[in-house]
Amino acid sequence: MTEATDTRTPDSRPTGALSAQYQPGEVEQRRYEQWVSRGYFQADETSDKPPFAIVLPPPNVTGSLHVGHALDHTIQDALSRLKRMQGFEVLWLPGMDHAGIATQNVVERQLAAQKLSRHDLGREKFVEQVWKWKAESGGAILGQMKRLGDSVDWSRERFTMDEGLSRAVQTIFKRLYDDELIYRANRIINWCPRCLTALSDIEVDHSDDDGELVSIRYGDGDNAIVVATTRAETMLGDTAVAVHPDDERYKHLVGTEVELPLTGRRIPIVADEHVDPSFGTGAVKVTPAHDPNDFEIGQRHDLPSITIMDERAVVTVPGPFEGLDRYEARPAVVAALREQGRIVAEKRPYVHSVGHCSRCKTTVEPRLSLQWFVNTTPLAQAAGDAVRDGRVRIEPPELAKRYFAWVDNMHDWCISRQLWWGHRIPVWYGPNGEIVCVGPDEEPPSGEGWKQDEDVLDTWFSSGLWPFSTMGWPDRTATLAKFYPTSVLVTGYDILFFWVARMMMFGLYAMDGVQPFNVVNLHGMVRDGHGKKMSKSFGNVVDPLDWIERYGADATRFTLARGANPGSDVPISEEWCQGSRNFANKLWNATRFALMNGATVDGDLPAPSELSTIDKWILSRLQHVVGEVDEQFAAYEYAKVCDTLYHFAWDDVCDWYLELSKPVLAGTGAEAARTRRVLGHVLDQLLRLLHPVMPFVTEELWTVLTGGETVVRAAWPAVDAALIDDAAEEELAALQKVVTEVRRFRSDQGLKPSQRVSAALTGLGTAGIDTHESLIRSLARLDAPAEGFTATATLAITGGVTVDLDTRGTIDVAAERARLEKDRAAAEKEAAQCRGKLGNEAFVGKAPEHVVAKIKDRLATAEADLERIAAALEALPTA
RNA sequence: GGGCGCGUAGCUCAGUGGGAGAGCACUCGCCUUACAAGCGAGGGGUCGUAGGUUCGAAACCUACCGCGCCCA
Repeated sequence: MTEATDTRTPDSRPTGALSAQYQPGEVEQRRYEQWVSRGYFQADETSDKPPFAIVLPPPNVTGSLHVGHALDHTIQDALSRLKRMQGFEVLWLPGMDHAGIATQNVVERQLAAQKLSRHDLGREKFVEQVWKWKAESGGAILGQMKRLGDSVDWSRERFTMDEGLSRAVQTIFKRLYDDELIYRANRIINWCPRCLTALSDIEVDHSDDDGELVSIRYGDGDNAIVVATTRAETMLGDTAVAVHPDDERYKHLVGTEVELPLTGRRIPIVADEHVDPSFGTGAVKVTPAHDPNDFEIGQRHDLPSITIMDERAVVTVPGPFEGLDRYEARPAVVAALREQGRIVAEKRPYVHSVGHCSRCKTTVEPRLSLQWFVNTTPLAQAAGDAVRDGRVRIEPPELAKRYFAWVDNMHDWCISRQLWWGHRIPVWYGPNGEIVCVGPDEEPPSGEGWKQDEDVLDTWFSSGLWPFSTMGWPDRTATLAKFYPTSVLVTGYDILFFWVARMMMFGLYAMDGVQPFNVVNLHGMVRDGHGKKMSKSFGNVVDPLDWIERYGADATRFTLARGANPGSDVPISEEWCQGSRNFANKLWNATRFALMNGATVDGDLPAPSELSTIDKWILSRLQHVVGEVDEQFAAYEYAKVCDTLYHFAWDDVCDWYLELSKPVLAGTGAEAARTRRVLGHVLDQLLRLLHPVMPFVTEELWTVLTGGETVVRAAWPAVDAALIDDAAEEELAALQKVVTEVRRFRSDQGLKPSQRVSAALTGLGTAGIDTHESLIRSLARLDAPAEGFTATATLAITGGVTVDLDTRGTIDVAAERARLEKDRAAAEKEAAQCRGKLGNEAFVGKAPEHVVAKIKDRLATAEADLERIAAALEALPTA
């Protein structure tokens, strides 16, 4: 407060000092620095306020802010700011992920430019190099988050490799190990022959690729059996042929042996339930060391596993194929088989699903190797139960199905990676085969022959601890006590399995069964204006920083939030962002107008009894809007929040309230003073309501309007039921109807806005708007009838108002007739529809009372309209 | 192959049993002293197709067609 630069008193507020257009560039950086330096975003664990906590999904240290982050952060920031205003002690905790493979790849590429590999440096030097890279070029995204306006608590920034989090990693590893939930085993895993590391199932992306399907005959004569494969080269490692046990074609062969071509080995023919008899010939080759399904078959039938390739997918079997990589070996093997007449059929291209490394796109090679695994069975059970029993709510609920499908069928999780950048597995191997898992406060065994495991842990192992490791776990910190479990986790549905499920498993396990978050709010992927995926090759990628630069952070945020319907993808386009920018400018000018006209927030709001209908109406509308926005935020309906506020601000406030208030504001009396107060109040509240989504422009305007220090800490508007006024709303609706109808007539008649028209208004009393005649005249640009007034046209408006206009003989009869005919057609259709229903005994008998009454009402209105329109048509001069 | 979701205006999407909506785009008229990043008015949809349930279906059920996503 002391460093506030705004020393203006309410009385000396600049009234016309705002420029005619909002310039985000002049506001954003200044405001952000102010917010941070004043400590608005710092969470206090000793506070008495109820807690609200969000942990930021940690972006990769290698990353920069893309539009997906912008959406994710906009939502989190909106929730954080909302809750701050609602009186919660808010913690939004930022940080970064060390991103094992991704980061190691970056530094390895740099080394490669100097013709060096990580092995030239050695492990220690290489890791040092990565840290150096991190210090110099990592974390660009953190600065970019400030541009977006993220209200994170920077004093609590964490990194998955920092000391505290590494301690958390070691702690949980040890616990899981001691509970026998972590084990080491020789299993077939996904292997990237380029990254030279194991991958978990979800680090593999599948795509339909062109391949070839080759049918090979094993054995000869009666004993022959034909197998089909897309991976002919792996036949060198076959240890069986499998058929379905019920397959009549092969019954006689089960239990016999066949010679494996090119090798001379004899392999058995086994029967296995998992063979699909309808695929190919119904017989499949079994290569346990190079195919996960074959590995399973191998286990069931006790088959040997023969590894035929090394870690780079180069054939190691002695013989003619030795030294060929898998893509060279494939045609070579096929050629050799063809030479022997064993190729029965070939199909190419043959489209089939192929797994790729999610980091480098290299085709994954299933590989049998010794790795560390987490036994996920009990953890996944708990993770599923927490959602099933309602402790954790997934929003939108439809996506819970996907979650269950995953956690209820989870495979054990391969957590070891043959990388250097990451948390090293805290296991030491002794000279006599001892295996010791070392906890965080224990000394690793020393002495001759002891060696630590070379591998590091999967990146997701440490990010799975994020909700509590960042708060000081395993220590029982005040932060954890205050802010765990976190309130909401906001993230894209694409990492539901990668990350959310793992946090659930680890959180429940480490925190004595307490869930890591109460709500998982999943949003979609950002797409272009035609719903297409953004991709560099397609050239439709939006850079949020570019939009922030050109249209402002608020416009960028509003565009994203406005597209964020629960769980579905978010299309955005530059045109829409321009629209959002225009909206920010609209708010700017509305406030500018208000200030020029003496809007104030000083003193109490006048009692409703003292207010004009117009003022009562806008206050009533405001109450509805506050209620709706509350409900929509509570339901994570960000698109609806934006839509509600957009229409209230633009339609109700700007197009109607400000216009209707102009005549009043021109005056100086008590009525004008009251309207100035209401206007100030409405804008004050509106700016508060918009602040979560549009923090910068609202801060700038609100502080000028109210003289307050900041809207960041302003109280969230509450519904005041006493201000809801149905009568005022009905009255305004009737007024708007009359004004709109006259405008429509003028437009149809080609009357320019500058052209005054005299008119006589009758029936205003019937419609209950007789007090608004002068307002109607000013908005519809109608003069009072003067001497010699002659009506040349008559507008009969629903509700009983009649407007007789003197267009000085310039009436376009044809246009007017067309207009009336159109109205008549609409009214007739309406009347016919209503009569139809009311004439239907089944409808009258079975439909609820209020529905029938409503239809009767509609019919009465339509019939009255028809009568008036007929009269007006009658009165038209014949052409 | 298994599962999930979607088809509503030119585009992107709301609308889940009782008068077809929004934003943008489009047409016409306006520099009306907060805003041309604006104001006023307007055109435009047999709600994918075919059945069914119901007094009543864009909405509920079934089938089909088309599209997308996840998993294998």
